[in-house]
Amino acid sequence: MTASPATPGTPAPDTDWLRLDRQICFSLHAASRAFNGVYRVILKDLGLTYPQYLVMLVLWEQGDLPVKALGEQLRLDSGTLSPLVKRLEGAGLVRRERSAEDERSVRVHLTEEGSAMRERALEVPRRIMSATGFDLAEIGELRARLDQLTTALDAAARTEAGGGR
Amino acid sequence: MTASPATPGTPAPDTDWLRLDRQICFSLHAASRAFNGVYRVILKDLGLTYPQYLVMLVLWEQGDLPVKALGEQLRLDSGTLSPLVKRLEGAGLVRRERSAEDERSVRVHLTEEGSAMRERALEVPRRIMSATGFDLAEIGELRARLDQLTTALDAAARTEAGGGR
DNA sequence: CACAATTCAGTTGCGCACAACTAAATGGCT
DNA sequence: AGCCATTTAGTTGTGCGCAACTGAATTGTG
Repeated sequence: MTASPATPGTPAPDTDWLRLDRQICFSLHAASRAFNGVYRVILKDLGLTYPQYLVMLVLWEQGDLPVKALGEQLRLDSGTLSPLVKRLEGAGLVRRERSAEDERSVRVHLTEEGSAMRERALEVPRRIMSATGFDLAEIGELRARLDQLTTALDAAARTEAGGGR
Repeated sequence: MTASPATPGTPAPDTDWLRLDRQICFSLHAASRAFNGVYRVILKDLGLTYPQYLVMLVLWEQGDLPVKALGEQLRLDSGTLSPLVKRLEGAGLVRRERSAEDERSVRVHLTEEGSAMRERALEVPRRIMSATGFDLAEIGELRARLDQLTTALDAAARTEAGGGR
């Protein structure tokens, strides 16, 4: 074996660090994909993917928005959003309209069909919730942790990238 | 506005459920991508992507493995692993060899270069750890939560999919 | 006013994830 | 032995995520 725990006397901390890293990053990776999988199954009835559902949630909640605002809320750039919104438009759920005041901006509007889908989506959260096996408090706690993590990681990515080397 | 908290008297539970769903699924989604982003920055020196790093971690830890075993540990199927391992082979980090006993199986071996990279990877976990701002206990706690979630979600996805079959 | 910098959406290219499929090898069964 | 179901990798097609880029509109500055 290439990576057995080194010599018996020493605890081989290096190997342990790598093992720990494998565990934590794999856990988050796996959880994210598991979540995605459950949404995939539940959203199949609606014909939506998970990221498409996220966009629809924002639109249902806040009404028409420019692509820019969607991107800020979901932390997605135009490279991801542009084709995604186009697919939603192809499905007849949204309309895109160049803003009159600012010709650079494109507002995404819900169509009749898109608004109507909200009714059918109302059962999704409950099904997800029950799939997690967590109660409201546990979910809230986990969410707070994850947001805390995201904030720290975003900041770290910037300093690492900039010159924190 | 389309989705303000409804009338003061009634708490509009439907809207709240959708908002809650947006919050939790977005949090996990964002955390996963933030993690990915930090790894991307840190792994750039090694020329690895995050999933490629996961494969290398498993190989460093356990030595040569068939693609099947890699897939089980990382919960990835051949559709993802085959091209990924091919890219690792293209980078000179691994070799693929058909097993003699079972011609269906392909074992993934570390090359000299692939084994040597482990030394350079040793600093990665510490940099990640400091990027999270969490201590060991917090990370362990979060990991346990995420694993619990993954287990529940995987089970739910199966029952939801088959309708209980 | 003219011109440079910025903003916004979109496109291209690459890699990952997953479903659905193919092809070859293996093992079980009669 | 012959046949069939299963196992194992690999391929194809679709969608997401992100970096890098383009192009057009707007804003800032001299």
